[in-house]
Amino acid sequence: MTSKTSPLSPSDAAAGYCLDTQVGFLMRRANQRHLAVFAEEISDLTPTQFAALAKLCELGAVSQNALGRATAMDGATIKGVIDRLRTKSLVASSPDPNDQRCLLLKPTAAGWDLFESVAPAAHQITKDTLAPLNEAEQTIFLLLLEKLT
Amino acid sequence: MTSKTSPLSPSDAAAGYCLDTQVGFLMRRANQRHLAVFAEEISDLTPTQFAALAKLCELGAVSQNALGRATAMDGATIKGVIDRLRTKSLVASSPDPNDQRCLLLKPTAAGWDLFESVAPAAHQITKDTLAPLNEAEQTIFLLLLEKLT
DNA sequence: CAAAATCCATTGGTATACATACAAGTTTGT
DNA sequence: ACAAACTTGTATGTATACCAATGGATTTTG
Repeated sequence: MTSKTSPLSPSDAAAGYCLDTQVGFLMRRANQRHLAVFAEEISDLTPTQFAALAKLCELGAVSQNALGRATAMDGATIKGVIDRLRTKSLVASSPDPNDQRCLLLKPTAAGWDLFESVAPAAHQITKDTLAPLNEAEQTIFLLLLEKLT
Repeated sequence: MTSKTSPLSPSDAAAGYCLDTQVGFLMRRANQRHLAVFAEEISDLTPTQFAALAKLCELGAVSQNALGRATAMDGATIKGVIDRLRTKSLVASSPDPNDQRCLLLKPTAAGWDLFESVAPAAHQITKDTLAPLNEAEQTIFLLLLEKLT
């Protein structure tokens, strides 16, 4: 057997490694399933685009980078997302008179309408994603997820 | 207040929508943190590349698509991953004599060596990712994650 | 007040990730 | 045996996602 002094030799660690039970792998698969659920319920927007639009509707008017921070996307990522939302005329941008560095973003009327019309589906997505768990498990899962953030 | 007969009108659903407590958003953030932990402990490989290499070391010799299924990646994705692992000389491919469509993949000696040398770090990554939870919570979290798959 | 440190948006590069389409090879149903 | 259905690897296109670098604007500091 293995020596008791060292934690685990490389080859022992390799022998004991099982991808299918690792957090990272399980989280990736759980997320894959969630994305599939999302796509089935909301086809107009990707999950990321919906997150950006929802947060923008919640905040009203913010700069691009600020919206990125609020939605956990870096500057490069949020730019692409906003570009696509602008192409769809769901978001409008204007220079911030108080700070010439900033692009002030606001949802358009169409953006608001779309958000309101798909919000029920968004609730359903959360419900469907968590459907394999009973109610107590759902609560615990969300609690633990938040702790991991 | 709201009518009791309909579940939730669009605008009510929109008003009650909070991105920060949605499963999808929380999973994305938890995953972001995991990826950061991973990158800090293993810089030679991306999480996806490591998953493919680890699974290939476990299975010995499989076709590209079969490895994709075993690691939950579609054909297009696993191709790119294997291409990059081949560029690094960690994986070798040869035609399958039994099925001319298949590329038979095998880890190279360098691939085995790298896998064994980073396997301890992989265990550490799982540990660090779950560090915000106590032991009981970690067990529950992994259990619930598996149920969601 | 001027220099340093920050912040902002943008760009370029790399790496997933999935959908779709395709050609070549294999298996099935009849 | 042979056409239909399926599988495999590949290619293309779109959408995240992050890092690093850049240039312009603002704030902090010395």
